[in-house]
Formats: sequence, structure tokens, C-alpha cells
Amino acid sequence: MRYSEMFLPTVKETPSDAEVVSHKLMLRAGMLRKLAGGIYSYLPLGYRAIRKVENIVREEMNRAGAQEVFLPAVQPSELWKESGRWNMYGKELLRLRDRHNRDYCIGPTHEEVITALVRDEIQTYRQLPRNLYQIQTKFRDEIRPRFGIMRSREFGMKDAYSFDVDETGAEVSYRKMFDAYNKIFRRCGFNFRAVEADSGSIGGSYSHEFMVIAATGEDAMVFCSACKYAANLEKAEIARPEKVAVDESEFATLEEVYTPDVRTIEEVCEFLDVSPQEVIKTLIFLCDDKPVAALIRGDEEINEIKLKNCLGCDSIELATEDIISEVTQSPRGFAGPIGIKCDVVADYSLINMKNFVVGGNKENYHIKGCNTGRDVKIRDFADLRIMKETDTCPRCGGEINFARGIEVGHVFKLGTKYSKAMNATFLDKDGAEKHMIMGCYGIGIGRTVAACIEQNNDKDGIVWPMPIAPYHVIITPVNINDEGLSKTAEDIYRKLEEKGIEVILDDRDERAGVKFKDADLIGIPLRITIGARSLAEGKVEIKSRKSGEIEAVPVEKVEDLICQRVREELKRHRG
RNA sequence: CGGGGCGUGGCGCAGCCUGGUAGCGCACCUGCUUUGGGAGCAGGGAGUCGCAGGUUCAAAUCCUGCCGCCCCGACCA
Repeated sequence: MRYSEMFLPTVKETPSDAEVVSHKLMLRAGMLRKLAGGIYSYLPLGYRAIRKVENIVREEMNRAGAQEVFLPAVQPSELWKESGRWNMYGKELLRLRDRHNRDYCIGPTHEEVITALVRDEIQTYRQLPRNLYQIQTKFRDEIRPRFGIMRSREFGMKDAYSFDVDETGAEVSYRKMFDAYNKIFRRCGFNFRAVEADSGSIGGSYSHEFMVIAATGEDAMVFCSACKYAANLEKAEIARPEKVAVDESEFATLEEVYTPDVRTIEEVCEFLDVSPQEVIKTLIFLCDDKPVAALIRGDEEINEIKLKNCLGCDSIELATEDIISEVTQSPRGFAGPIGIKCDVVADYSLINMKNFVVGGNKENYHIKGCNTGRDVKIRDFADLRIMKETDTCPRCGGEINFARGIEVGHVFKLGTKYSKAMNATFLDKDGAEKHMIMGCYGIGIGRTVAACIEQNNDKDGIVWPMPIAPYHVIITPVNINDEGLSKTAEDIYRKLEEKGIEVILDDRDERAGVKFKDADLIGIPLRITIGARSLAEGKVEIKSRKSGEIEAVPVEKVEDLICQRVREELKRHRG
């Protein structure tokens, strides 16, 4: 493509509403423009990068035996009522009404549609397993879209769904997708990790997230330095500590202490001269509208996802002031487990604690000398806290590392959640009607491109890895008005295009500096610079965007060298 | 939804406090010079100052309401 004819509006100044580097660079490099909050237009350069990722995804999905379909974006509410998600999904689901007053939504995901399709078309085990996928625009009405296309409302996603006759088959399907995802993200050139994850509102039993390592990532994750354990922080398990035998004679007598206006753990510690490890925090949560008290050691934090899973509820939130006073008979700040009017669950951190301090359920009072077996009735002990740097690997006891990441892919085992709700059955070998076992597998396409930029940039702009680069090569004649330079440039351009190399010819009548800056900003991996000095010796220069290395090569060899370099790079990423 | 900030040519911003000719840089157009890391000079085009009310002789500026955007939080595959 000739630069002079391209729709490629690069800008020098960073638009003021961009926060993260990928967003800034996509705007500056003329890839992306915002239409409304969380809704973006892709310009040609951005869309080419998107298509590169899509095609890598497509190739690996096909290779893994999945077949591409294309499902509707607008979906009737009936399907969502069948699965139960019309009510469960909440405000993130963009709902609309047609002229006949029928309810629809714009698909935030496609479990309902695909399950409806498959249940009508598949009757026997002979037609299974199947894995169907699509690459399509989703809409999720995020409360707060941010970071450009990293978290937008409208976004492109590859979503795949597998259907199997039994658990063993579903395990194979899951494994195939897991392997395909590893290949996809390797080809994208990522430094990434697959981590164990919570399955969230999609539901199901088991899942992994694919995280691109980046300091700006929205997710925190942990991984073991010794074994293969890796998990999203919200999923990271903490092993149950050994219970040490207790000698009840060491139990102190309960003592109510007057603690005026002392509410937080810090205030309690200071007032009573104890450490946070000797104090219990009592947090009141509302779980599906039912109050529950969660106990945890004073220096630890509750992991709400773990609590939610432990209680098996759909929603969880910290209780409001009036709920607190209802169950504790006291204002906020003095909640304690003794005599509280709701269920009590406790984190493992309480297992070996004795003679601890708790709230008194009475304004301005705390209680010292509390012990679980004797004073408090606990429904369950469970792993409820957020992992810390001082924790060890739940599998091998090894040292745990923390990192941040961008979730670019997620694989789930869904089990029969949707096939049961929507009655997707098949007739098995033994003549019995059974529910299909499902899995679902997503990749955020736009987010993958953004993550790629997060990991590959420098002060001058984007540094594309070859497989995602919108173009492989840019040819920069230093002065387009010099006939010798422009003729050589045109010649090389034509030859490279013939060989299937994706190339930009910067034929603009601009100064060299402008062209160099733009070439760096848009991050094309290889640049061929054609200048008078080297051309006098029959040479042109090949510059690597990544290393900055410049190599002077004879004009007649440049074509072969470029083809070789491009192929090598693509092959290297394929692994 | 709570807290904070912002809306002025395409982009980045000043002007607002203290009401009175809309301004700067970049980008754009024309011409000349220049041509290996975002050139120089000269000339030029482009703005309902987010929207709607109100106060005033007079509103970008003061007041009220609304809308949009960004950040933090709650929330969330």
C-alpha cells in the first residue's frame, strides 16, 4: 500500500483521555478512534492487526477440530429466560425491544444460542463430540469501561463451545482447547501464563485464564517458583493449617472491655495493646439477601469470591449499617461472633488461635479471651482469605510469586449447566437420554491486540511482533523528489508485493524525519531506508524496529533478504 | 450509583476568578526555500465556547438544570 493513499491519521500529541500505553499508542498510531464510552471504531491499521489475531485464532481452532459458525448478535429474551440468565445477568446485559414490543438483548456471550442450536440438531451420541466457534462482536454494558479496548463495552471475541457425551470426552475437549490456546498465544509472541481461575457467572466447575504478563494488567495472579501451580489471586488456594492440640486449661475467662469509640482493627490494637494477629475481624455480608458473619484474623483480608463459593450463593456484598445493627444489636465497629444473630463462617486463620479479641455486639465494648470451641458456634471453617506474599504454594509448599496480568483468554468446563436448563439431550449408546456435557472457550480479540502493544513498545511507539504486525515492511525513500531514490523504492515495492510480503511504500513528500517517526510509531518490524549516500554504492538499508540494528545490503539482494527475514520471524513464533 | 476532575476550530491547551474584539501550539490550504530523525519564512481557511434556561445594556466567563467524557471506588468471564 502506498502511504500517500492510506487512511492512517497518526498524531504527535497523546489524546488526553488515554491512560494506558496501548490505548495511547493505538490512538496515536491511527489504529483506533472512540465513538462513545467503551465503543470504538477500528481504522485500517488497527483492523489489520485485529485480522492477524483472528486468523491465528482461526487457524489453531480449525487445527484443533473446531468448526466456525456465525451466530446472531441480537437474541430473543426467551432463550435467556430458559437458561435463567435474563434475570441473573443484570445490567450488563443490554436489552432492547422491537416494534412488536418483544424483548431482545445484544449477546454478551452465546451459550444460549449455541445450546438451542445444538439441541435441535444433535440427537445421538454418533454426532458427538462437536466443537463450534465464532468470531463476533459482543456487547456488555460495563459499569465502567476503561483503558481503551482493554475493557470496552463492544468488543470482538472468539467464543467456542464443546459438546460431549461424558466427562471423559469433555476433559479431552477442554484439553484440546487448552493446548490450542497455548499455541495461539505463543504465536502472538506473548509472555503469558495459564492460571487456575474462578468460573464466575458463566458458571461451571473448572476453568483456566490465559494471562499476558503486564504491570498494567487488571488481574493479580500468583505462581509457584517450584511446581507448576499458577492461579488468579482471587482463586489462589491456601492450605488448611494443621490443628494443634489445645489445652483448654489455657483458655482465659471472657472479659468484656470498655472500648469507647474504638472500631477499626488498628484502633483496637492500639487501645488494648495487642497485635492484629490476636484480634478477630467480624464482617457481615449479605449473601442472596441473607446475612452471614465471616470471621478472619485481624491482619488478613477476606476474599469475597471464596466466601461466595463457600456459601454457594449467587451474589454477595458487604452488609449495610442497618443489617449490621440488626444482627449485632450494635452500631458498626463492634460486631463480634458471640451471640450474633446469623450464621458464622470462619477462615482457616482462626483454627489455631486462642484467647483472641472480638467485638462485643454492644456499642463501645470488645471482648477479650475468646476461644472458638467454647464461645463461638462456627458453621464452617474454610479458606476465605486473600493470599499474601508470606503464603506458600498450596500444592508443594514452595515459594509463591506475585504478578499482574491481562486476561486474554478463558477456558471453562460448563458441565450440564446449560444443557440441563435448556434441555439439550442426546440418545446414548445404551438407549438412555442424557444431557450433553459442555465447555466454553473465549478469546478477547481486541484485548489480545492491546495486550500485544502493552508488551511490545518503546519510547518511539509500537514494536509489533511479525505475526500481528499490520504490515511486515515499510519502504522509506528519504526524498521522494529524487528520481533515483523513488525509482528504486518503487521497484523494491513492486517486487516485495509480488512475493506476498505486506508492505507500505512511504511515497509521501515529507522530510525523512517525519517518515522515520511515523514508521517507528506504527511499529512496522522492518524498514527499508533508501537514501542517496548508500544508493551511490548500490546499497539500501534494512532497519529492525525491535533491535534498532541497521544493515546495508546491495539493492539486488534486498528482496530475498526481506522475504527470508519475514519468513524466519513468522516461523520462529510458530515454534 | 458514591467521590474527584474536565467539556473552547480536527488534536493538545490558555482565557473564566475580576462579564465587554475568542486566543496559542500542532494539524490543514497556497507560495518560496529546505530535504537522513516530527524544517523555516510569508499568506490563508476553519470555533453554535457541550446543551437548555436564567441574571445583565452585554455571558466562554456569573447562577440553575441537563448531557457527555476521564479518574478513584463499588461492580464485573
